Amino acid sequence: MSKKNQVTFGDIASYTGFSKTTISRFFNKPDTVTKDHQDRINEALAALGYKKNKVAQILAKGKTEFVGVILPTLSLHYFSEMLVRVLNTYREYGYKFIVFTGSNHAEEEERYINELLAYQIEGLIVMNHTLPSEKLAACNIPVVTIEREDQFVSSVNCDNYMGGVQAVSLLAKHNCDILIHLNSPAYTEIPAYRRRVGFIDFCEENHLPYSLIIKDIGSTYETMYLPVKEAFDQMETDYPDKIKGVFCSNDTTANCLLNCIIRKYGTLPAQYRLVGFDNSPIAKEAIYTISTVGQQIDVIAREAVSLLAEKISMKRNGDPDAGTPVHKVITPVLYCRETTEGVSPERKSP
Amino acid sequence: MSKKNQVTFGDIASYTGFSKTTISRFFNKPDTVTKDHQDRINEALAALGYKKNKVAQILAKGKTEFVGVILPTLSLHYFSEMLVRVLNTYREYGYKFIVFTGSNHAEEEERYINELLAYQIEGLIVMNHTLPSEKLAACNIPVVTIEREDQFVSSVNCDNYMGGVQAVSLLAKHNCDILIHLNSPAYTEIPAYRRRVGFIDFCEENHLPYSLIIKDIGSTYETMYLPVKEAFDQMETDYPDKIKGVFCSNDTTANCLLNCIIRKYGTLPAQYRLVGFDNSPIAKEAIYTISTVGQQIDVIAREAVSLLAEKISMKRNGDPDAGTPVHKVITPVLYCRETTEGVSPERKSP
DNA sequence: TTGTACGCGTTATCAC
DNA sequence: GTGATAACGCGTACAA
Repeated sequence: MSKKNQVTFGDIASYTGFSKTTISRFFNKPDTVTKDHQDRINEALAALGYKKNKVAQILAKGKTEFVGVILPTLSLHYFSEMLVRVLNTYREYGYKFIVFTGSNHAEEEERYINELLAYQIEGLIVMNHTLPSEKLAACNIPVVTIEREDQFVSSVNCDNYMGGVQAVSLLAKHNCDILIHLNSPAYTEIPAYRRRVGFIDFCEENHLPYSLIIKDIGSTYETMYLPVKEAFDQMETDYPDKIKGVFCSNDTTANCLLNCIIRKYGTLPAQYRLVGFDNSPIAKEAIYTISTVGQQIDVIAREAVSLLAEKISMKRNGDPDAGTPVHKVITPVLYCRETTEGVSPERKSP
Repeated sequence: MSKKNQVTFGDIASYTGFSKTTISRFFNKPDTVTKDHQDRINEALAALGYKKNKVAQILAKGKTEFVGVILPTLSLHYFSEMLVRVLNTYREYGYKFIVFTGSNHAEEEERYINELLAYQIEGLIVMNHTLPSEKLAACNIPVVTIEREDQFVSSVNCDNYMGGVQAVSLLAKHNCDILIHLNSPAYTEIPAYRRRVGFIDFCEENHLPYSLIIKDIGSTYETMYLPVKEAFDQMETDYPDKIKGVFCSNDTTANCLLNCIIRKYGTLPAQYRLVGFDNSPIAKEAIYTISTVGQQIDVIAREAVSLLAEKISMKRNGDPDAGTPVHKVITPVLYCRETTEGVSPERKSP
């Protein structure tokens, strides 16, 4: 046994009388070792209590099966759900994921990435939008981004445009007098911006009256309550007696607006129909269940890892296309719930 | 440059004319290298584009700075929040975390652990209760569990008993006629069971009328809606015209009950006061903000990593107490919100 | 089928 | 200060 009280191939070799090579082959190409000898080695393993050392294996083979994951936060359900789905591809691909969260400065994110690269990660999944994709591409390993600017790297994104269309067409189907989109001002290059474009295009093409309420809402319920309340008051003033179909930028916002309505009316009046985005838990747990557009998080995660695995394999085989960005788009799914029923769904279960 | 197009100490050595040893010392004990030579090496680093290889360092030093984390799920806010907090200790302790989620069978969890051990992890944080702590202790590396059975390993837990007392005393302060605890049947050995004991003890000691509603509620909003609705109907029948103070086992349950109430009354009537547990986002996003007992997740996570770091250091120094379990308990914090105000907080902002 | 010899990139132990 | 040399534990020609 070596100094660090680790059992090594050497120990098994001297115990069994074989060479280290044979022990190595026993693990990697068992067929090339006699059944008899396999038994003897197996016995030695148990006797010595061998535990394999992947680190040494990595160094020798140059394959770590490490993949880095960088996320902005896990407090939003969307990201934590995405992370679980990514982690759970372990069974299929065997990648071990080293996760970093919460970098807000480009400088810090670069430190993370360098740290990850030092661990010889074979690929990187990025959900932050702190670093431009050009910098990411410069890492010289396969990178897949999810729902962010992706010009120079591969990516998987939700079809946000289609999501916007799905949301507003659900509202339109329920005979709204006015269609309203409530959102924060956003950079046009982030994928979520396309939701708004889908909303507008649909309204224009179908000659439906619509209105945009663009306010700085923030991303947490607390920060958004007042601005959403203001937006609500504005709707009440601007469109009294009209049936208002509101497409909110996400479910948290939709829930916030719903709460404003209930606090005023005690129920969901027929002049309001709401659609959110994300199919987050709050959409089901709200006082009235919220119709929403759900990104297929499981599909997105699987596609991201699958795409990454492909790129990793291409790179290992020296494929010249390994560096060529591939962009996948996943269509979202519409969930019709109580907030678009157009009747006060009193005393019903969700 | 080596085959795998990695720049190594050897490359820097031949570029600068020094030996590999000097390059190594340049990184680890810079003082022992002349300023002049440091500059020359720095220049070489830039010229060659050197990137450090932690895997080789691990093999040579025997220190990975890897820590394994095993969680049941990330879909519940409690776990995802705990994971972020753990991950974010990176800045302080430098541990890289390899995360596994979703093992339900002891067999699968053992496979995960063996995989982690093969990566030479220095410690393990476990939040699953799939494996008994006796098995975990047998891993022969420092283990810290959070909020689970912990007889044979170190742990950090919430003071659940105190949490139960805090919750019910808040209700008691608001002159309830009957105190009700709503919960699922639970194993007595899981830490959360103590919440119930705290509730009962407080009621008994203060001679307050109380009642337990123990139903199989499940852990998701969907599964719990019907049983909670039944519990609500039961309260309406059993205690009409009485002021009911309900301590729910968690915020999701409290929100579910709150929704049942609002759907019936359109507001929160004065005969109901609710307290949840966990201070999860839903407690702030519900139609009326829910009073709750918050586990100090940030503190728990920090203490867990700190405890683990201590045990790791003790083990490395051959301290005989390295294997002795240490149990830390973190007191929860009470959040008083609208559901215990006892008046219908109509049109107020949260 | 098995063994020898060397490489993976870094660190530790000595000498000088 | 610096440099040879031998670890660390495993993989892999190549030879036997």
